[in-house]
Amino acid sequence: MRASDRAYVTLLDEIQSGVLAPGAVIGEVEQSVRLGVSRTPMREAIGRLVTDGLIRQQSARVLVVTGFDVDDIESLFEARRSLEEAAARLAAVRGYSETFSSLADAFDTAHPERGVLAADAYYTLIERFDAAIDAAVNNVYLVQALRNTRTHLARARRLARDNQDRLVASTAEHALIARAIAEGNADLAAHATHVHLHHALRSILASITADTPGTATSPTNLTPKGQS
Amino acid sequence: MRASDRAYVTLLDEIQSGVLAPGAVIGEVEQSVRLGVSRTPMREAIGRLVTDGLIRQQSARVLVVTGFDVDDIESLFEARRSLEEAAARLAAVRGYSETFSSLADAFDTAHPERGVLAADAYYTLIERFDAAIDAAVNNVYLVQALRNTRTHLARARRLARDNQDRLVASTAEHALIARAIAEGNADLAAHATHVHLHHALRSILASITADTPGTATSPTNLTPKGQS
DNA sequence: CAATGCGAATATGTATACATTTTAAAGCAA
DNA sequence: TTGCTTTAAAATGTATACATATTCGCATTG
Repeated sequence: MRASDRAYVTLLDEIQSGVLAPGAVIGEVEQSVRLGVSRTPMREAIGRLVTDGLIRQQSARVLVVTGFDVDDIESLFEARRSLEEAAARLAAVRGYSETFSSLADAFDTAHPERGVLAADAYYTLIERFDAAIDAAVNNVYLVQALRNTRTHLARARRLARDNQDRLVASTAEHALIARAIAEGNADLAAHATHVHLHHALRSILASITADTPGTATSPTNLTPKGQS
Repeated sequence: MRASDRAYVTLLDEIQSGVLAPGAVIGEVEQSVRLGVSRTPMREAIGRLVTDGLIRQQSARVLVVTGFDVDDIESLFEARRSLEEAAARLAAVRGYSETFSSLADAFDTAHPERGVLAADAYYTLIERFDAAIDAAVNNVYLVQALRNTRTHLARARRLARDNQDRLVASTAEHALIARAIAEGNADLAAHATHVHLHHALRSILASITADTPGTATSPTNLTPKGQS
């Protein structure tokens, strides 16, 4: 693995997980020393993160981790709505019935209510689902945009703790979407996606607004509105 | 202007304009010597173009200009459909009536039928329109994706020569979209955008298929289907 | 004659030295 | 005391030397 890739993956994970909080200053030398690579691959890694929108230039000489507030989450879901509805529609008409039928079965028989371990299984399934969508959509431009949203979605997920009830409901929603795609029902696939995103957003926002006033729980790294 | 920016802009323009044809091998040293910059900024420029999807890694050590064929154009318009319809909808509900009302007037009074000079004016108007959409949508994720599609759209436009009739029709279509947004009519804005993209795609494909068999006209740099 | 392996050449990946620009601090003047 | 100018330090931008990996060609062997 190249040094620039290691640096990128490490920083990406640290930003997504909140180890590097919004507003944290990213200095080339500081980070390259810390991660044990030279400035050249570090610059490449930082450049990629800037393109991703996870780091932004605050002034001519200072890079900071991008803020991520409630408004950003709402923007993100606006974008997801557009992209994932289109993706679901396209997947439904591309004829990958077997793949999505099998995925629907997997979602049907998943039991995320059975504790923490099952939550990992849930996210593994989601990954499989996303990969299947990407393959079925077969459109580099759309898939590129979808992947970008997932990069930011990881930050939103971290702010909202996994909720057992929500995981169960989301599993059922995905089963419906997968089934609709398998059956070639583009309208249902798109509308079920819309409904799913509605619930997912509501759940995330509820989780955050329940936390933020308290401050007593674990640190959220949620950027105050309007400074992202 | 930084050397890496100069290199990026130059290569971007050369790829979009077809000077660097699909399949052309991009060597770091070769390009850095040609453009008079060192390898470091050249690597940065190439990295950005890879992210853009205009250059891709063909093997471990050779980068080539990405192909761009009829399938890619259709994929691109699928993505645009999704993104621009969503953008039009959002712009319509954000309340920038004055801006889009003024744009609608500008489209109404534009006269692209008055020769080549007016074609430049047409594209200037389109740029103003795109900028207004970006500002109104006010969603970094969506706008980022939109900008990406425009990067590739430039290649499609080049393959299809400007058609006087099409420019006139497109102007009218944009006037309708802008008016719909100004009036807050999200449905009409979205559907008019859909119709516009349908006509635009048809025009581009017609222009290409009319050219390709002939080969007698100017070189199109159109990648044969399936090798992009 | 073909295939495989070894070696040399070349291109990319990384580190670092050097250049340039920006920012901040200090000193001087109003 | 405040503001402006100058200067110095530190960070980014660029060039280049060095390390590593890949590819192509040639030779040897089956």
